[in-house]
Amino acid sequence: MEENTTNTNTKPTLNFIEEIVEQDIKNGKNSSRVHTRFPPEPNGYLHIGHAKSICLNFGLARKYNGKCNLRFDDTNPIKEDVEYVDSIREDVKWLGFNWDGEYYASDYFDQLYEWAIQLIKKGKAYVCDLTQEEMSAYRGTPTKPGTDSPFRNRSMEENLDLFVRMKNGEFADGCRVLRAKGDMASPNMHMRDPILYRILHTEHHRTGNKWCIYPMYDYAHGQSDSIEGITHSICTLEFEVHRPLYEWFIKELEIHSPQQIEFARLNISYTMMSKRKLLELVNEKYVSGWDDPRMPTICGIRRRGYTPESIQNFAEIIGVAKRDNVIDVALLEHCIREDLNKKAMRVMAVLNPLKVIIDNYPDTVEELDAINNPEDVNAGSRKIPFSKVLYIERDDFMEEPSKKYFRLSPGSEVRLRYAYFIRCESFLKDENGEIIELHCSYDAASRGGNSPDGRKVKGTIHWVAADTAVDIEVRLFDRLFNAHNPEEYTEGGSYKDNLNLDSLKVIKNCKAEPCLKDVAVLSSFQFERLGYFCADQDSTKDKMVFNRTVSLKDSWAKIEKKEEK
RNA sequence: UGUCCUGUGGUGUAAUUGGCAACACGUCUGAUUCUGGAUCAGAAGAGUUUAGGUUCGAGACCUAACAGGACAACCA
Repeated sequence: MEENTTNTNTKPTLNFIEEIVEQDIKNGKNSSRVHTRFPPEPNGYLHIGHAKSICLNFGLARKYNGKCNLRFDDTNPIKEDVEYVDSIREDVKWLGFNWDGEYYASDYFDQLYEWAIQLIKKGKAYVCDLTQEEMSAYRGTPTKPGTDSPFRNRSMEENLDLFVRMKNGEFADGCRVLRAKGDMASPNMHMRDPILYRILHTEHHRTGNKWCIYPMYDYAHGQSDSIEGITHSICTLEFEVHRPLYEWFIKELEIHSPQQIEFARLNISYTMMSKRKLLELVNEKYVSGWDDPRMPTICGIRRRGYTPESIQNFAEIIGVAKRDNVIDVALLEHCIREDLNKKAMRVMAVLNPLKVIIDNYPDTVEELDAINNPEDVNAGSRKIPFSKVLYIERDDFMEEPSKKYFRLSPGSEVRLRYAYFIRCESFLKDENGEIIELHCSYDAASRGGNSPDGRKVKGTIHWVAADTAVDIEVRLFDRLFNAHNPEEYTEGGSYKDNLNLDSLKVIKNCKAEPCLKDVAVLSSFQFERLGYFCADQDSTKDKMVFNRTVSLKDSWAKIEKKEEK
């Protein structure tokens, strides 16, 4: 909703990338064509930061009647795997996007190799025998220029011969590389004779054993975009310094030139986006897997109960710019509440049951009408069973209530949602002083939830009839990290010091109304007054498991907090 | 002590290209309500990092300073 409705003209404002794209269309650049791409490396699972990029790239194509490719930048067989390819395809689709072409940088290995030969013949690339340590020393530092490699002036013939032999597998891993002849004194480190090819006798998940030399990302990425006719190569800020290199390749090779535009990556408070560190959390069992509902991965938040629409909307309202940003995680939560409020069926469940006996209610069961979703008239209504013995939430009874508490307490009256007014007459405690049972009376005239005498009650609470209740398991999640910025830790420490070790709470014996018996995995519900919950894949025939996606906004919690002060 | 990028309410993004700062989230009131939800109405909160300059006029342009970020993997 970045529609900026200022005064008279209600033109939606454009982000800086859209502005560039619209200018290019207007100027007839690339024949006014728009072609973007989402280029992940298949070495990990996608997270919400990638979702921003996906929505941006596919969104641009959609908005300007262009195309968007999905391309895997699979230039490093050591770290990559088809497992990741599959998950990425699934996640992009789930987010709601269909790519125009599915490509792989490895599709271009032959072309890339030919271009390398071309660069050698032009005297723009050479084979270098320096060891890694030597090369690092020769490279200098950002503030000190590097020095030329002693192999820099090999003849074109020797370079060609050596490079072909590299390709033919005559040399061991790491003993030689192909480098571009840039400028060892450049203030831009990436121009100091960057490596184009390295020797890697490793099987590739797509090209098998065809190659024992693999192009570096920097050598493959820009040209891949060029091959695909990409018009706008959108990427994150850290590649800004790589841009001169990409442009150098394009110019030397005399091929189509995509325009690279960089934007600031997404950061979210109390959340970590580093792929490497997320992998660590998985490997070291801090979470149950990539799809643990506490993870910021797409598959994690999907399992948590977030909808594609809510994420698309989130991506829209956070905007796109070049300055570093940290989005308040509350904004993400707002987006999912907004979406689920409209869509989720309301249902009653009690997480922490307290037994209630309605002493003046007969030993029968009756059915009462309940509205499925007050926000959606088409959602209809359902019947829920009511009987003498019920469960209510423990928090909904207070022996000694504060002034502002208007739920159940000794002698007070509340409404059971869609049912009756009840009054608490007495309660029972066990030997530990814990309340185990409430005895109440009900007003038969208030059936459905309203009393004909117009009597008002302040509180309405949810409940479940004991005999017909189904047992469910509920998993409550808290933020994975306690720190606003998990990457900020005291010296000698680690981001793991910021881990919230109490981020998962499993409640085994919750009671829910019968309609929750066999619902589909991933379907979302609002448990009235508690929050939005989503059926988890761990559910069995005997017991459904629900993840709490997000709680409802809780103004009572705020009042309570104030009273503490 | 190099190069590049970026500095607008608590957070994020705008300001239609120079005409005294808007929207969203959050916060706080109040109304309403069979969810302490939702909804509705309203409020507080920045004078745009700083200092110069150009201009009748600068958040936008120029210069400098300051602050933050990126760059030294045979990773992407």
